[in-house]
Amino acid sequence: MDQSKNILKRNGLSITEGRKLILEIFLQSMGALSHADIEKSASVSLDRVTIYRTLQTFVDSGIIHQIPTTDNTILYALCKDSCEAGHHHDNHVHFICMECEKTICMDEVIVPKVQLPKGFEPVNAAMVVKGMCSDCHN
Amino acid sequence: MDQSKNILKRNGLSITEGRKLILEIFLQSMGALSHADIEKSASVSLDRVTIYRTLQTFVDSGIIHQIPTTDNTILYALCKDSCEAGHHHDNHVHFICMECEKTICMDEVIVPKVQLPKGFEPVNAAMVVKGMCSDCHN
DNA sequence: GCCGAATTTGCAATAATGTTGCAAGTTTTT
DNA sequence: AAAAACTTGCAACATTATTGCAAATTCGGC
Ligand SMILES: [Mn+2]
Ligand SMILES: [Mn+2]
Ligand SMILES: [Zn+2]
Ligand SMILES: [Zn+2]
Repeated sequence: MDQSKNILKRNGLSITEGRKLILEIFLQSMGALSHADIEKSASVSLDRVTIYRTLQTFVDSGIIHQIPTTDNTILYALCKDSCEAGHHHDNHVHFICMECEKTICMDEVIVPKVQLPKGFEPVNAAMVVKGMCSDCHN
Repeated sequence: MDQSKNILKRNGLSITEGRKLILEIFLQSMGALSHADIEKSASVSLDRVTIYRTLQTFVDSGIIHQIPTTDNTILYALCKDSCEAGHHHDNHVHFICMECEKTICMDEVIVPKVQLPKGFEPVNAAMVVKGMCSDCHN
C-alpha cells in the first residue's frame, strides 16, 4: 500500500494529491529539502502557497522537522519514528556537504548534551556540521 | 580612540560612517542581531542595501559570525578574538531564549566534537540550544 | 590639506520569498 | 448521496534580497 498515504492517515490528515506528492518527494530524496527544492522537483505543478501550507502542516504533525541554516532558507527532512504533533524528538546531527551541497540527517549521531551556565534551561538543541560528505570525500 | 574605528582598521576596511554605526550597534548590544534588528536600531537611517553589504563584508573579514536559525533569518554576532578573513574560529554554543527571544553567544561553552560515520570529514560545527535564559528563568 | 584613484553608498529597478482572504474544489463524515 | 469539514489555487499584497550605476566618500601620495 501507499506509504505516503499511510503516513498521512497515521497522523490524522486528509489524504490529498498534493500532500501525497510532497511526501513522496521526501521519501525518495535522501537529503533535506527546501521549499524551493520541492517546488522544482514536483512533477505536477503545485501552487507555492500549497507547498508553504503543506510543509507547515507536516511540521506541526511531526512528519517532518526543520533544519536551521545560515542562508535565509529552512530545510526540511522526514522525522524518523517517535515524533508527534506538537512534540518533536529529533535530536540527531545534520551534516551539510560543502561540495555537493546536500544536507543529510545523521540519525545515529545524537546531539550531545552540553553544560550550560547557571540559570539556563535547555529545551532542545540542534547541531549542524559542515564539511565533506562520504560521497564527495574521494 | 574609537573602538569601532580600530576594528575596521585592524581588518583593513575603509572607515565609513555606516560601518562604524553598525559596528557600534553590535558593540552595544549583548545578543545577536538580524538585518531587521539593525535596520530598526540605527539612529541615522541606513539604506537596506548598505546593511546587507556591510554585514557580508564583516562576515568575510571575520568581524562577525552567522548563527543559523529555523525562521528564514540569519543572526549575526561579533566574533571574539582570533577570527580572520576567510577563516572563522567561532566554535561556541548559541542560546536562543524562547521567552525573550534573545540570542546569546555562550563564549565559554564549546561545541563538542561528535563521532561522524566513516568518510565524513567535518570542517566546522554549529550548535544552537533553545530554552529559557537566566533572565527569564525566574 | 589637496587631488586622483579606489572604494563605498544610496537609489531605482527587479527578483525572490512569504502571507492572507476567499471562492471553488476535494475529502471526510453522516 | 448529501452535508460538513477541510484543502486548494488564485489574486492581491507584503516583505526580503539582489544588481547596476551614478554620486559621494575615503584613501594614499604628494
Ligand atoms: Mn534530520
Ligand atoms: Mn556567537
Ligand atoms: Zn557531498
Ligand atoms: Zn530570555
